Amino acid sequence: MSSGKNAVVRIKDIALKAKVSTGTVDRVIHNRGRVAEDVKERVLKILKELNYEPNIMARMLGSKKQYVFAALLPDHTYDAFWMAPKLGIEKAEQDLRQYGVSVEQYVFNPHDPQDYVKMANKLTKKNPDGILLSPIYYNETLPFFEKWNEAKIPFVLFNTQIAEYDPLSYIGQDSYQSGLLAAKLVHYGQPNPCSILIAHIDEEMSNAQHLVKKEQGFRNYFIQQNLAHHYNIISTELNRSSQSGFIKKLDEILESTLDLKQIFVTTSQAYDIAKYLNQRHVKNIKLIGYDLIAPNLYYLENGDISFLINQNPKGQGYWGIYQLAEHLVFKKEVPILKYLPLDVVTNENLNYFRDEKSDTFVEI
Amino acid sequence: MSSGKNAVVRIKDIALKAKVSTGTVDRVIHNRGRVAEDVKERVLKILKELNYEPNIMARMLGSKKQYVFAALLPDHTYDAFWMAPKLGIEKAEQDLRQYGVSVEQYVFNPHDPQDYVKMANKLTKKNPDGILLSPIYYNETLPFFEKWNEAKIPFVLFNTQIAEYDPLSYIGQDSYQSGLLAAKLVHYGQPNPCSILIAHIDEEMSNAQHLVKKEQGFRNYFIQQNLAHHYNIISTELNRSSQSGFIKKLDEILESTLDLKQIFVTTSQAYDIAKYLNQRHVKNIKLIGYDLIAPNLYYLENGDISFLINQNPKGQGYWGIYQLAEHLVFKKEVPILKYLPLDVVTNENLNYFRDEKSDTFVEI
DNA sequence: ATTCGTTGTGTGTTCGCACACATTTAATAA
DNA sequence: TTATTAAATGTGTGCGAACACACAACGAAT
Repeated sequence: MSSGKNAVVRIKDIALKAKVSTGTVDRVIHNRGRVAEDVKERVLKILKELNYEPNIMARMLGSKKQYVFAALLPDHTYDAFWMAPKLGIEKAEQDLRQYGVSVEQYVFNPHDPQDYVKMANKLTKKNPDGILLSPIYYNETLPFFEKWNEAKIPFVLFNTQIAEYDPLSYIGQDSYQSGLLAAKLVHYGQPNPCSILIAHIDEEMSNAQHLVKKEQGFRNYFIQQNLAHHYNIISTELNRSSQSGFIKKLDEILESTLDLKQIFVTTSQAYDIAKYLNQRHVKNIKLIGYDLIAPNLYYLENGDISFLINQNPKGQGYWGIYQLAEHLVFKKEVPILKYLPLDVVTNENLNYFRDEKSDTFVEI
Repeated sequence: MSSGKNAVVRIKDIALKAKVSTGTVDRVIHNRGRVAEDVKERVLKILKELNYEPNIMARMLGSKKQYVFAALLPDHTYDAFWMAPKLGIEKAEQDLRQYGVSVEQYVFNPHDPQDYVKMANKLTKKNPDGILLSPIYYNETLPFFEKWNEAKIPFVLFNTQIAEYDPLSYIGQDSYQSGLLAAKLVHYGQPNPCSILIAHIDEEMSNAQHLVKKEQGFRNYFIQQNLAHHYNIISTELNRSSQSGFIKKLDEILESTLDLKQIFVTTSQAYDIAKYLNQRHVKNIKLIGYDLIAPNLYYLENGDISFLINQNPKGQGYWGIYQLAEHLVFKKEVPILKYLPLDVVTNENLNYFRDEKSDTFVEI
């Protein structure tokens, strides 16, 4: 089935069959006009009939068009999480170099909306062929979406989703589903009634829709399973800007919740909870968190963190750029929504999700 | 950093600098001989100096070389597991069609070594450019390895590893590690002492090294964690050829092992255990198995199977073919060993591992 | 009737490489 | 020395698509 008639169809073949020249076929394909209506339709029909697909090699070779993409993402020196998307972007750039793609990175201080806007403006001035960004500031982002739409510059979102405007595509995880998954893991490890803490660290819930969804998913799992009455689920927002405040709040929770058995950290700072539990010599509370950053891995290997849910941040960067190329360079259709798999990572399968190892591999 | 001097070097440039014609440079590059020694060295030096990299597009375009790969794999009508590799192979073929790659599939009855040999012979006669196979019969395979080595046909193994001869690469999972992972999941869900059953179904252990390794990994987890004395781990080989025998054996085990809490099925037949437990109205035994085949998914969604470890069979097929292409078509170096990630799949993240969804996605 | 512009169509060149073929140079035999 | 051959090197064409350009046909404006 996949083989069969494998005769590759060329423009020439189309031209022959339609009794026109290759130039005319070319004009039809690229919609350049200057073709009589009846001829155009005839060619179009044959194009479909013969299932013509342009030869990428020839296309790339002929036109020395260069594509400049721009990537707008937080500076990884503020939050190690952002190192991975950066690496993914660079790997994609590497893979696509042959096709004339280059990527300019615009990094901003993730704690400073001003800086975000500044870099977005700088990027916009450069008028790139495509844009990849993690729109962590909702309000600040919308005007840019309008600009880019006007300028017909396709943009891809990753990690943070903004549904209002229509990006070329969104790459990231389904936060709600990820909350469900975390709940399943918690429940599996804790079949008997107990208290569970959901901890949001260093983020304002009002401005972080994905954390809200994670919590919803988490809570709904227990509701769906008719287990809500067995578990006492409490949630809290912690802030590490004051170390003492952070510890004090945790102390209070632990004192007032004697049957606390699990903590679900919705951000990538599970390691700080692990550190705290270690200091307090608490041994019977299990931890689930996000992201394979170094300090988390330390506690995962220790056994202090049971599971980390991997958001595949490198893949987000990689596929973001790749989607742009698929669209602009290869002229393929790209899916509007691309949810990356929710990887459950433990000490035992960690190796396959680390950078070094998983460098070339693909889930198809 | 990635840009800088981006002037792409062409054969022409090399020729100019070396004061020879492009033909001579071409001969040097392809080692076609007929070049004076001193000239050859001069060209070679400049090639390195200017860091020449051939333009893939132009290369592919120029030479209409066709690559025929052969894939030797079990017939999926005998075991649904093999459907996925087949799909992966076909997807890879699709993706590589532009580069002149086609794949011929040779499927054999997995219960019949004779048939295996027959198809391997047939394949060998065709003298393909590259071979992908799952060498499920050790002894029968070795002579072919020798033949292919002599004929200098690169071959890639998947799913089953044979280390003795050197394949171009192996694609699959680390069975030992996968046993460790299963044990971790079991232990997480069963922190208190109990009995655990390891069930090997429809395979002869003597001929299935990977099952042995899975069991080793599983047992070693508990030893490493100093928990061996807490758990009573028993293992059994079950055969479904006799339905009554299958059930009888399970009945016996359940009767004699009252504190049995977990069953780890090392093959893809967890669903048959699930069915059995359902029939017997056993509710307090948890199940972990392998592979996202339809009947397993049914019980996973039911909740009767807690986790499935995904071996990414589609990816195995896809990457197997892709590795061959990387080597032969793109002339890149390929890693000898490629362990695919051990995916922990539950009802909550299942969607991302199903065919439909994960069709285009990659872990890089 | 000539000039012009518009529309429709065909031709020719380019991209970088592979490979067939042509040509030059050097070495050897007659 | 000249003819013969092998070795060394140069030239030319094709791959498929993109795009610039050439050209023909026809009506409208001069």
